[in-house]
Amino acid sequence: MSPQNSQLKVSTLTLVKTACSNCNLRELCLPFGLEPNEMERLDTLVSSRRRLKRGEYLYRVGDTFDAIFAIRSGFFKTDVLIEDGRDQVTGFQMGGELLGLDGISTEQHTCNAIALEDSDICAIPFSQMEALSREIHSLQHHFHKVMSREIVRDHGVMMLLGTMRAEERLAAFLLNLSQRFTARGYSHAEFFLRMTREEIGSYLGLKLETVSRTFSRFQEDGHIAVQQKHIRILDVNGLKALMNRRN
Amino acid sequence: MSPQNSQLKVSTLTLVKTACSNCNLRELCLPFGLEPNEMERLDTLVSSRRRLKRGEYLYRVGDTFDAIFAIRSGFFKTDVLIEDGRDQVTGFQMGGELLGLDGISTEQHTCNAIALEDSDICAIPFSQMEALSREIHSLQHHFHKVMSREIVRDHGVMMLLGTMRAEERLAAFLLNLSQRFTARGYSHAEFFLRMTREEIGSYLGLKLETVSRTFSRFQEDGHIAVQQKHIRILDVNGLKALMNRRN
DNA sequence: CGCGCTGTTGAAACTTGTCAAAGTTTGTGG
DNA sequence: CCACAAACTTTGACAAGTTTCAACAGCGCG
Repeated sequence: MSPQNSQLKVSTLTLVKTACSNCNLRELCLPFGLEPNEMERLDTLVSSRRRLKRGEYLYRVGDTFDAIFAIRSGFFKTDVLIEDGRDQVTGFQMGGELLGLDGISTEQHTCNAIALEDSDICAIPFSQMEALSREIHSLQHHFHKVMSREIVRDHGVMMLLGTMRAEERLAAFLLNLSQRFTARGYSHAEFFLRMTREEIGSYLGLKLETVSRTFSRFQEDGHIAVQQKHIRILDVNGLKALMNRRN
Repeated sequence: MSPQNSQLKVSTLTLVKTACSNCNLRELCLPFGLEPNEMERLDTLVSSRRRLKRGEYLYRVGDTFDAIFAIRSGFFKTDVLIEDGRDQVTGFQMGGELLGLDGISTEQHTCNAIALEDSDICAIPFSQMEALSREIHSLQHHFHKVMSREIVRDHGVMMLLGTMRAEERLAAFLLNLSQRFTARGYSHAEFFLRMTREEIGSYLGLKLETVSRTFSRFQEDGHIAVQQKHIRILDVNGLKALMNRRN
């Protein structure tokens, strides 16, 4: 049923013929200007699709790495743990983004990836991807860019965690989400959070109470309207201003 | 004198015949088990060497990216800035480590890399590296591992910034340095810091005064002996214990 | 329909930051 | 090679921001 890869056991694995060439997220996850025959080869590479329910793990710390995953639809978080029980959410990922790059280094995953809503992913066997990227230069280069972008993103999070106060962190977080929803054709001003206050807090290096209080303050100040997980951004510029407020 | 690469102008560029095959750091920066002829091709790839004085920039935010850099000797920091003047040190790099991976994404560097002591680096033209890695599988895979390792390292920093208190951060920092010095054949218990308290603080998300105070506390508690930049670790286990102290 | 998970809010405690002053080291120019 | 200035470090007292603890409200799932 499920071969070498342990996490596949826990979930329904559906082998469906998927085609990158048809995927409406291809601008987000593929290089531009592929030749038709290159696209065809890529389609055969991305051969397996999988559906996860909310709360399911895509992979866990320690799982053998053999594929990277492209999110077709849905929403994920990744987190790392230390022995004493503390954990840190390292990112939230949505459609068109890749998961699993952390595993290349040691051939074991170093973080957990958990679906925050029912999600569809494409598994891309890594050694095949390396092989194909030796032949399709634009694929190779694109992949390098994707990894590099992840490094740059991480630097942004370090900046956030290292230098910003609670208000700034949360404002940055909302603006980032808004911008990513926009890029996917959703409203930039209105969306549902897929994660809890605790998960937001973990990502931002804050306690859940601080997140909650800061949301309330933003609401009082007319920057946003919050109703549980439903967020409406009323004053983008106000949020942006909060971020650059020196000190 | 200095071709396309703008930053080369500011520094003495010495084109020396360098050979990865002779480099005593090759276990740190190259894949294992290269064939002699592969090693030879790699040697021609890494054709330019450069020497930087303390305080010099290897590259700056906005510089065009066209090469990654391997540190032959010396010590660097990388940092990112935001408009209002705040900055965040994103890492300290030493011999055998790579710099510049952040630039692949947009073909512009997104952080500054600054020598903290006189240093020697090898420049590796990136497009040539991509070309060669299409032919030498182990080089390709090694490069992917290096990028992935950087992502994993960044997650560690996020954990540090997001969940640890001052003592834990500094303990983690010292232990990390110690371990990296050890890997390079230096003493694990005694070393000189190449960076100021302010730079340590920026990396750890603390103010310089907090760093200084925490060093003093570690000294009072007999964990280390500090004299300005000279550090002696007296009680490794004590430091390790500090890190896992719940709460 | 109720129990549990999630979110909100308050008050007090704690950690870290800020401001200030003085000591120490390093580097430069005479 | 010395002297002086600049940069870096240490330490104290106080302020600010965030966490902790606690109580309660609301929503959603079984």
